[in-house]
Formats: sequence, structure tokens, C-alpha cells
Amino acid sequence: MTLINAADIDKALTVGEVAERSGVAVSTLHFYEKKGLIKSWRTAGNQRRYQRDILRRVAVIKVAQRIGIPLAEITDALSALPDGRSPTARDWKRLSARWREQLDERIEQLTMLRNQLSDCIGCGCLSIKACRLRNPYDTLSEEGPGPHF
Amino acid sequence: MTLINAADIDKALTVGEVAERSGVAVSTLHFYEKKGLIKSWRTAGNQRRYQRDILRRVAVIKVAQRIGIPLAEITDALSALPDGRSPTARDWKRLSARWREQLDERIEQLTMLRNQLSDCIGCGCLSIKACRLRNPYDTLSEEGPGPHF
DNA sequence: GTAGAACCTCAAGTAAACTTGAGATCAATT
DNA sequence: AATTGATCTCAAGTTTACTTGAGGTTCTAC
Repeated sequence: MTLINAADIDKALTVGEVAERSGVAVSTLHFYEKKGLIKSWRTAGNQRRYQRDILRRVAVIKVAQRIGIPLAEITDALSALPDGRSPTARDWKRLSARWREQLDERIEQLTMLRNQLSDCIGCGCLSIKACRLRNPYDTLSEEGPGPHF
Repeated sequence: MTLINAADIDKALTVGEVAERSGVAVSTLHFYEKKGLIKSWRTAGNQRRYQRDILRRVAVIKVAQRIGIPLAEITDALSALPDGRSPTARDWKRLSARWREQLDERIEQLTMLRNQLSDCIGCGCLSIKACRLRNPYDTLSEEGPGPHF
């Protein structure tokens, strides 16, 4: 149900162009499309064409991946974006706020791990039952019930 | 060429025991053995037996995994450990020092990502060619040539 | 001496995120 | 018209880190 006007078509990008400009392989773009992360329309000759907007979208996907968000979740988040128009700053803000939290969490976990690692360096305390490194669930369980990835 | 004395055998652990006490599945222990991460000897009835030391070793593997080190690299690092005796604090220190660096690096990367994300929240700058989030290689390339995982 | 739990091996399956390959079509150029 | 490069589809392969299953053996306990 996406509306496309003449101007958009005019500026349309081919897969090759998108690949080069976004830095991902053509096969990856095919793959993302199959997974529902991005979309395109076709020319009379069945070739993909993308709105210029695709470049930002792919950039967003790459950022999310760097954070460590799995593609399925990215698909999910992206599907919450408005259909048919380019996401606005506000849309992007919602997305990034959610991911920002996950990033914070991830950083905190790694930082805790680092502290524990420092405590343990050279002390051999991994052999001790009470070692915090050895029993990470002491800390994880503080997050409450439910799955802790 | 590992020497095992009567006392060790005395305190030997079965796979089931190791699994329960280390928190990994029996199948995972089989798997780790095949990959060369851990080892065992066999009873007359062909069942695995482990030195008590296995528990620390598995703990070390799990810590390394939390840092994000792939198993192959862990195997590599562990193979540098002395054969036939339990690793000492010094051995463990060498290992953790190396991994500590990777952890630091990972944390720094994520922290940079977070800062950039903050800069970008709500500003829509992902659409701008110069956006640092969009062009992470500006920063990655500072790490020098070679593969950047 | 027999049931049931714990083990064994080996092959195959799983999930994520892609890549590769084969065979065919499209588009731009000479 | 013919060549060359870009695309297309669809299936199958790749890597990491395991898990699952089938079919068979060993241990422990009653």
C-alpha cells in the first residue's frame, strides 16, 4: 500500500548502488528483503528499485547490529515504523531509545565482568566456590524472573 | 602424556557431576572435548572421568565466552596452559590479561557507539553523509589494517 | 539378576546471518 | 546484433555453538 511518486522513482536506486553506498553486499540486501527488513519495488524488467530512504534504513540496521540486536528484533522494531513515509526524527528517536537501553545494559554487564575479572586476576579465585566470576547468576538473578537471554 | 595419580582418580568426577556442578549440559562437555577444550580419561567401562580441575577450566571457558571470545580462540589460549598440572595463578593471569584487553576494547567500542547514538537521538543525522554512526569505519580504520572481526 | 539411571558413539538437526553457485534475464554499449 | 555487466530466482552451503535422537553399554540398587 506504499505510494510512490514520480520524483521517488526518478531518484530510485538499484541494488548495486545501494550495496555500494551502504557497504553491504547485494546478496545481503536480497536477504534483508526476504526477512522483511527492507523493501523495494520492481521495474518492468523485474529488477529491484529502492527509495533513497533505504540508505538510512540500512544504516539503522547496521547500528542495531553493532549494538548486538538480532535481526529478528530489528525487523520487529523497524516494522513499527510508519509505512509509506520516511521515518521522522521522532520515529528514529523511539527506536534508538529502546536500543539505547539495551546498549547500556550490555555495557554494564561487560563492565561488571571486567571488574570481576580484575578482582580475580592472579588470585586464582576461580577455584573458590564463592567466586563471583564463577557464579555469574548471583548477579543475574537480581534482574528478576524470566529468561535472561 | 598427562600423569594421573591415585588421589586424582579418587576424586574423579563423572560427566554428570561435572555437568551439574559447572552448569553446562553433558552434551556440551562431550562437545568441548571433541573440540579440544577439555579432556578426560576413561574407566574400564569407557566412561569419562575428569580431574577436579575441570570445574575451574569450564568456569574459565564460560567467562571467556561472556567476554565474547569465540571457542576456537579459547581453545587456543587454553592449549597454552601447562599440560599435566593444574594451571597456577600465574597461568591464569596470563590468560586473563589477554582477554582483559579484548574486553576493554569491546567496552570501549560499545561506549563510543553509545555516545554517537546519543548525539544522534532525535537529530535524524543518520541521513547526513558525515554522520559518525553511519560511517563507523572512520573510527575503525584507526585500528590499522587487517581484519576487524 | 534385573530394572532403571547414567553413559557411550555417531549422525543429523538447529539457529542466526549470510554467501555461493547455477542457470536465466535485463540493460547498456559498440 | 552481439557482448558485457548487472540482476533475477532458488537451492544449497558456511560458521558457530550446541542439541537431539537412535541404538547400544555400564553402573548401581534392590
